[in-house]
Amino acid sequence: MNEANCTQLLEEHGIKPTANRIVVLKELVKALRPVSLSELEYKILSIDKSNIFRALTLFKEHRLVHVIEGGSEGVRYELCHSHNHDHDEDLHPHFYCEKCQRTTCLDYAEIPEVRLPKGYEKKSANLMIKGICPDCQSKL
Amino acid sequence: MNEANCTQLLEEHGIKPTANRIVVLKELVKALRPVSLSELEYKILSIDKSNIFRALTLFKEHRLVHVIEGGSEGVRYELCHSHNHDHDEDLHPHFYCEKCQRTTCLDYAEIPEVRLPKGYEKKSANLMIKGICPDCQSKL
DNA sequence: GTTCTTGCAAAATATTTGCAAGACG
DNA sequence: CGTCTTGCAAATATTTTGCAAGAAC
Repeated sequence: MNEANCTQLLEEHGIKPTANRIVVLKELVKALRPVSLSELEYKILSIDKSNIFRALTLFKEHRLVHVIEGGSEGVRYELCHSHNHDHDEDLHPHFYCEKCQRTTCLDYAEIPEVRLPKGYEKKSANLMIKGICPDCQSKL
Repeated sequence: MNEANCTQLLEEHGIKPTANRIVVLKELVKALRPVSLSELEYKILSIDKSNIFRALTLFKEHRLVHVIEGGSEGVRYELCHSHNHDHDEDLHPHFYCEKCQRTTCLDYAEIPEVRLPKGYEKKSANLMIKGICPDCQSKL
């Protein structure tokens, strides 16, 4: 995704496209899997972590990214693919490899519905499957 | 669960039942939902947090507790109900209320299977559903 | 005595905020 | 000018380790 696309994407989500935000967004696009704040810090040396954090917080508020939890290293951020601003429609399971610690999107699948007792209102869901990925499996 | 039961439970899992560990285990039993380290710190004033942490780490290694992620406040610990020491059989979804921040066990349900691509080996899974719980719903 | 356990302190890690300077309009 | 954004520093929060003293065996 080029700069113009990033700018457009930010604007579509009601975010003013500043230089920093475009850089952060580009990294999110480039990473094809959820990335943590510290990974972004490491990748983006030109921007202070507080501003990466602030960009991510803003993106989250504007539903441009969603937060993936579990695995390790705290929360990870991943681009939303749907444009529904009310709740994420593109929630998919993730796989966390306990050996190489990579988080992979299982985006061919959906998070199955769980019947909730009366009165519970679901807003989002996080499904993290843990185990060993094929790469690490073959190295055993 | 009384002290004798706790002692027995620890021994069944190959953990030497020290006074501190029994106290920590009792709190885990008493809490009917996953608790975080800081909640335990707050409840157990008599034991230093480093030792609560060490007890939990030990419990985890011996498959007496499992770790629930997502929601907030980092990881939470919950008693394993199964006695299978190889992997948790009793993984169930949890519900995190975004308003009151409580984590509830949806233990009537199972985490549905997701078909994994060839080569992936599942060890465990974490399903956290987020939204508003009935209590908070009624207060809106 | 040797090993395990504990409490305290502090290191390591992660997340979040305050604030003044600068950019933008 | 007034508002938004940024970088730096630092406050918070969280998790984890080092170590010496004491308990357990």
